[in-house]
Amino acid sequence: MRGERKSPTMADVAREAGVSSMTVSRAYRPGSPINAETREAIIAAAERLGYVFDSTAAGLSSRRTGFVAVTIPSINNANFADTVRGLTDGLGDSRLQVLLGYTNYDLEQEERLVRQLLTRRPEAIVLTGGRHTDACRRLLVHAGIPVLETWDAPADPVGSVAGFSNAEAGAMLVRHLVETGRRRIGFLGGDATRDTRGLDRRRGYLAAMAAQGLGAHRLVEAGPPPVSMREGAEAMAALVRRWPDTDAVICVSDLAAFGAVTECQRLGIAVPEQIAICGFGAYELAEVSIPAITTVDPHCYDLGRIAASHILGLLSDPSAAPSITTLQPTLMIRASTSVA
Amino acid sequence: MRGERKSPTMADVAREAGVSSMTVSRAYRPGSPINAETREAIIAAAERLGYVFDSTAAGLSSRRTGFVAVTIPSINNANFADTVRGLTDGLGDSRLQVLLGYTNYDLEQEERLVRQLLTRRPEAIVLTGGRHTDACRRLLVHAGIPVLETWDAPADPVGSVAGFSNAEAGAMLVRHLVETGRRRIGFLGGDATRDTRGLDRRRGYLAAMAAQGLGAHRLVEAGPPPVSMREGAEAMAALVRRWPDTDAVICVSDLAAFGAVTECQRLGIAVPEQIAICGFGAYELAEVSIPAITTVDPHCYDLGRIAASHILGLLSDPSAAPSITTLQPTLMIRASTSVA
DNA sequence: CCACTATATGTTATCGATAACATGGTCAAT
DNA sequence: ATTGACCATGTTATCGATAACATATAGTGG
Repeated sequence: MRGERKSPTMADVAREAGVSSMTVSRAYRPGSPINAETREAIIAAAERLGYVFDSTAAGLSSRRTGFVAVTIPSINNANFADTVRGLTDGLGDSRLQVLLGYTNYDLEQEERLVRQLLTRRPEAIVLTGGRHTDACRRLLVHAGIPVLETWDAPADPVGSVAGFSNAEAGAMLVRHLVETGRRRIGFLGGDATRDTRGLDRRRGYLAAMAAQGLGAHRLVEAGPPPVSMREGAEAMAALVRRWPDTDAVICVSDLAAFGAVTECQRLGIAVPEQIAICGFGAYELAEVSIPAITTVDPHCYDLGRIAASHILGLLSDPSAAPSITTLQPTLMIRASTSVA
Repeated sequence: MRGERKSPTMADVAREAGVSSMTVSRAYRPGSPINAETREAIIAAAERLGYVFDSTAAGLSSRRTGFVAVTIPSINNANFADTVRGLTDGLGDSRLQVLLGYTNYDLEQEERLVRQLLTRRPEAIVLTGGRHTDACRRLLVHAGIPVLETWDAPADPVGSVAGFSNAEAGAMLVRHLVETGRRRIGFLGGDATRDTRGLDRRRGYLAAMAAQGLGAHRLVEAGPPPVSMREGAEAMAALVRRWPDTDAVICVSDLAAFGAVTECQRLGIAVPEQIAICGFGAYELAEVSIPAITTVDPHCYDLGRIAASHILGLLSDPSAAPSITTLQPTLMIRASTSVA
């Protein structure tokens, strides 16, 4: 094999093809003025040498790294994964590539992550959630690149937004349950310190309960986010132990809700006849579960698509104002809350 | 705000702190010989200017980008997510950062992804699976960096391995089902074109059935991978329609298995009394489901940790030979196959 | 036939950091 | 006082590409 010692550069390819390295550079970027035959000869020379383009050098030189930095709370979550898919698909074959990191639902860790990601000189940055540490916010504002917040509808966004109101999602569920005759409604979520989106849904629950003149004291905290299925089950057991007359429960996610449903099955509690249960996120699980679980669909994939489209717009026209898109989450009524 | 026009560089920080830019560089890399007070003064100057380190330039200059490229079939899969978590945790606070991409279970797309990732000059690359296109294999061999394959036990690995035998996982389940008296065992998986690991499990099933002298013709294909819960349910319905005397089903994943379980519930088929069902992956769902689903735990998180440790070893001693680690998957017997 | 435009290619400086080597100062041992 | 070791810092060249500008050749309209 040739070039085993040190990988060949554009200059090597240029020599091999008998052109200047600038011409090789042109051969590699679409839309450059270059003769078709010359390009083919260059690509052939590159293949012969086993040349691999170096984005690191290109990024330094052109000041366009092709990275879009993205932070999500957890990589192990179908909802955020869907948003990332939407974003990746939306970036399509623009030359942009997602650079992903996760924060473990922790704002301090988000700040550290943002700091690290910014050293890679991304051309835009996408954050899950609209709450950040002060220092993080400052970093974002000064980064000089498009900033997009998703999965939230912040009152004071840093830049663009592709989000929805978590509080409204919580409130929707309360209204639905009240309409179907429930009054003693509990909320099952993570502890009060971390998952700001889950907390927003809880705030929506509290406000909607108050608006209906109902007591909203049935709060169970299932530990640090994300709340697992098992933790959902345990928290459900704790809830009915403490407030046996509960007639409905809103869970912070469909996973917790599924755990709650299985716990009810174990305890001999009929769902939805004795207790209605609903979740959040429109996970496939909620649809397949028996009974199927009422949930709210935040349109995760679309959030990603919209985020991508905002970013592409801002990059093509840097003078454009930030774009704010707020989607309306969709209530999906299923067997776990509605007696057929 | 200062430095709004153009972000400050090390040279700017150096000027502000009254030192040379080389000294600033030293202030930013742990283990460099530098006076503690000088370092503090430099950091302070950097903060004043809002300086952000540029890894792009550092990577070009030092030829160490700090990236570990990782390919997984799908970002929306708890198993692969766990492996990535293990890897990230394992890299810990080494200066290495994961650069993730997904292949959508497609070897052609894997090749394209690898090509793209290599342009970022990663210091190592991790691949899910041991099967690749010829061109992809060539790229990997010539990349001149540690290559690690995971989630498989390839006969002819490119470099290092942190894997397990998918065929053995399939065979384990067959043996377990035979031990509990089942003979008419089906396999429910994706179509035969894409998910090579799922296909390996199917091969294991076929071989084990043959070894037991049993017919292994009850194969249902549920479409392209990944097989969803819903597709698992549909495939289960098709299976019992076609072969009503089936007494056990091995599903390509726990998600498909859960779908199959719910379908049985709908059809009034008792699990495990009439049909035993098992999955793969040790998803939380399999544990919480009622009945709990028998599965095989491939130790996803550990695979990631081991991969990280192999990589760190190879990077610290480039002359070291590749490391091969093969874990034994663990059978987890649950209610879906065992009559208590 | 001339100026004029478009296309294809080359030349030079530069992006922001680090490697490798050079240097000056301090301190202990002889 | 001299030598040598060591620590802290500076100087210069370089990593591999691209921006910006320069140049050459071919075709076009008046």
